[in-house]
Amino acid sequence: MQDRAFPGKGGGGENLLFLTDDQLRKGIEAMFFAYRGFTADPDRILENYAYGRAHHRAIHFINRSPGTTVNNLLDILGVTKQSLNRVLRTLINDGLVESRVGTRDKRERHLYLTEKGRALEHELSDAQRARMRAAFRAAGPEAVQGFRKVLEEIMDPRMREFLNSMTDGG
Amino acid sequence: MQDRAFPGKGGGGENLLFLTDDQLRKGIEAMFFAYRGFTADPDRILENYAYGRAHHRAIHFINRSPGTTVNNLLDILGVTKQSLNRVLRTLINDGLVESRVGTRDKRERHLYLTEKGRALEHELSDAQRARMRAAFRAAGPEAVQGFRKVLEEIMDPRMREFLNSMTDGG
DNA sequence: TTGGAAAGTCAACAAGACTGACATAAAATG
DNA sequence: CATTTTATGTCAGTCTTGTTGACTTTCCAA
Repeated sequence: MQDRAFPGKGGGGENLLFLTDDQLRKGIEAMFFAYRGFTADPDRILENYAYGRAHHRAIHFINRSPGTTVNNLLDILGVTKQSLNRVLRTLINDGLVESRVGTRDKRERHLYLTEKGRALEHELSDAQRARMRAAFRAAGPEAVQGFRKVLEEIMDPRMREFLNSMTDGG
Repeated sequence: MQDRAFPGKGGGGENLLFLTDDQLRKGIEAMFFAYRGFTADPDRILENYAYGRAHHRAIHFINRSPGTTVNNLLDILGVTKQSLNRVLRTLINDGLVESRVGTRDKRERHLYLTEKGRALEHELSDAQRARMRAAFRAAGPEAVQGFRKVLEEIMDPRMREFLNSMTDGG
């Protein structure tokens, strides 16, 4: 596991400088630092409401797919149903989320944001989008394309599919 | 907060399609899903040792900067000293990290990985690098450049400085 | 109709973050 | 030399968010 740079020589003849262990390490650390920045603004807002990141995630994906079921949400969030349930319970009790029993299948609960829920969602996503927009603008469209491309390679293929499947509420 | 696309018209005359709310939302979700993929492999390994992500992070940055002090580490990790201390204590007790009293300033503790610590670091970073390498290779060098560029814009400027300052141990 | 699977809920526990208070030692400062 | 500041460590307690286990309700298929 030493240096993996073969600048302009050997086998394929390609310059693989971007695959050296040092480059990989920088990519890894960049992910760590960037994720912290990415969550910083919403985290700050959430403190005012005694909610956490878990609440933010639930709100985000309910807003994205109104009427989604608990099971759908579990799949996307990748947590246990008990964990999600605790979060949903508080959001429902606080009147940010509405849970409607399914008509076809009465075991299912369909989830919707209330007006109050939408308000918080907006506050959170505004802050997160502002940072993202600034970063995208500073980096430029080509960088953004590369950013997306690499992230899609890193994530689980199931999530990649999900990400690209929905244009709106599905 | 509606659509922000102005394809080929108006003011600057640039195509800002990559700054639409939909594009931003996809970027946000990509970050979320990718970060989960990013931590999945190390998390799996750590289960075998009864350690968590916090231990991984400490090990990573001690390995990166051998001899770093507790205060340095606190700065990079962005947690409280109580939180870090809990982690370091177990790593030192388990013989993965060595803590040496500073020679110049005896208040400082300089941290080093032991042989055992290096072994675990290697196992963890091998797994994480493998995924990163595959993603980088699949996406290509230009995408990687864009990926890095956007991440650096998202993170706190202090971290960006740190990321680019160290070539080795400083 | 009965038994199993699926969806959701409640309870209890653990990891890892936090705050606050306090202790020790060493360095820096007047 | 006395005082203050810095670096580190520790104890206690809380909070969020993850976990497992046990349970109810509902659906479906044999």
